[in-house]
Amino acid sequence: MKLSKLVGERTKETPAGVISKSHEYLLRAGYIKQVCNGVFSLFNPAYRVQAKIVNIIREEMDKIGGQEVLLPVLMPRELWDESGRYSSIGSEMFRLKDRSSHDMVLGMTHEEAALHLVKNTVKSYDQLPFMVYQIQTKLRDEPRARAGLIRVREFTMKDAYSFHTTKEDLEEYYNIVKDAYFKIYKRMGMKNVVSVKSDSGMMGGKIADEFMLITDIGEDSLAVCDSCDYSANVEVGESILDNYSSEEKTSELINTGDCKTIEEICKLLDIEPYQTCKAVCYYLAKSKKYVIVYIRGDLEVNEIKLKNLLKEEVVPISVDHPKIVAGYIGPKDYKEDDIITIYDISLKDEKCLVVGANAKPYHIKNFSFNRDFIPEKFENISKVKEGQCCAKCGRGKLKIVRGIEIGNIFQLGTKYTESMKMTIHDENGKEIYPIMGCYGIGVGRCLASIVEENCDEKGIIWPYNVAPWQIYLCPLRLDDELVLKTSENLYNKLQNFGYEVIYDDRNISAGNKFADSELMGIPIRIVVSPRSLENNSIEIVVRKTGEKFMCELNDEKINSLLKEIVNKIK
RNA sequence: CGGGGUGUAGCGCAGUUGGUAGCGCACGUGGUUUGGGACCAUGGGGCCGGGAGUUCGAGUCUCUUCACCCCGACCA
Repeated sequence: MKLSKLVGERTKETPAGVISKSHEYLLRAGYIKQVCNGVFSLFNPAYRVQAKIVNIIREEMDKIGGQEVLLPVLMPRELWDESGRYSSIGSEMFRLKDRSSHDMVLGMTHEEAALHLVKNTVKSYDQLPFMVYQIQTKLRDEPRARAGLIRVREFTMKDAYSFHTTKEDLEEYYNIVKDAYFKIYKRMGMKNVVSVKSDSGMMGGKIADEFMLITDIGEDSLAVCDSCDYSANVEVGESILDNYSSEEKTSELINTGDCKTIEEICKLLDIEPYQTCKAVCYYLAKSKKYVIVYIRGDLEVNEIKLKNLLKEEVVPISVDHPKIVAGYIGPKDYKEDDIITIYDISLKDEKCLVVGANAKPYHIKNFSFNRDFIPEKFENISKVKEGQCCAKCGRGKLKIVRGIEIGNIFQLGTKYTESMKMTIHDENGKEIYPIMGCYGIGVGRCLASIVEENCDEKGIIWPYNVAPWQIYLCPLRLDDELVLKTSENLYNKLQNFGYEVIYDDRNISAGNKFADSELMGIPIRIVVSPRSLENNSIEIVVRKTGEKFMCELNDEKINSLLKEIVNKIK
């Protein structure tokens, strides 16, 4: 490719409102252009990178027995009614009507379409297990697109669906996919990738892992153990809680005046938040009930855990209920049908807490959960905190880091096969529901993540495997007959050697060319100039390390030096 | 959906008490340059996001609307 013909402008200035390196460099180096909020076009270089990412994914999916298919973006409402998701998914699904006013949806995920493809086509256990996958556009009306390609409304995704006769078989395959994912990320050049336990969200199913690239601009918070391999999204993270007070003291009622919040109480009584029990209130819109969550004052309620426990969406509220004394809520049995109480495990065995007295303006001091009130049971609904003890190894401390979710895998079970009535015959001729797994990788997000992890102050540093071109052929002084001839010649030769070459055929100054090659992130730059040609040689520069090699202008020598360099940086 | 911010040339921005729009980069042309974003000359490019209003006159004031960005809520 000749750079003079390449569409896409490289700029020195950083566009306004850019918060991530990937967004900045992809814009500045002429890789992407925004069309509207959360929608981007890719220029040729970005599309080339994407094609390489896709290819890596394809190869690894094929290796584990995947068969590539293509499911539609446009689907009728009925398909989504079958699974129940037409109504259960909210406004993040694009919906439209066709010309005869028929409800249609645009695919945000493709379980329904995959089921449609497979259902009644596969009829026997003998055909299982199998996996279909596609690399396809997904459309999601995100509440807030952000950070360039990190969170968008239209993007390319690899999604795979596997079908099994037994749970054990699914679990085995799930781990095979997990391994394949790590290979994929490694081949793409991403190093800091971990898999974390996660919530399955709207996908359903119980076991789910997310693949996270650890980076400060990540949107998710992860709890990572500093001594074992435990890592989890904080949404589902577990930790061992310290127990602070084990000695019982006589409880007493105290007047706390207008002090309602934990902060105010702590200040008034000169105590720490962990010496209190707070009550956090939620409302269940569907079943019209109030939820009071009791939790130790230093901890936060994990609303995802709470949602999963109650199996319903929870909305945080400031209560307005005749039986609830807001600001002074304490542990008690509510007899009302519309009040649910939940006690967090952090309160178990705590013996000297300040709790609300359920009467204004009083709190109770030295409250003991073994003596003054014993809940029916304790639930685990607190959010993990930095510095807490790892629940897996029991020794390490948890660190909270940020991550970008670049893939996820779910053990779906029979949620979709049951709701969409896909059955097959088992070996006894009995009809069974296949057990499903599903597996996604966000392609565009990977592209951005790679940049996020592989860049410096000059621009992108593409890992060799995904670089749009491997070589940036950089002649200086194209008005020089010999430089021109040598460069043109080299351009053909290098391609014959099997390299993809971007040829900077613009007659501009050296600084511009160097800056562009670095901003674009091409792994290897070959400089042809009158100066080097005096010694009948060319210069080879490695983007990643800045190393320079002089090489005699000789096909074999160039080829072998390039091979050596490539082996080193690959 | 809540809070904050920004809309002026392709990009980054300036524009005073209201007087009919400018700078840098990029782009065209001619020339001089040429190993880290050159210089001189010259030229093209604007419904000042849209609509309504106030005014003799609006990029500037008022109202309204839209878009985009950031923080949150939400999210496979």
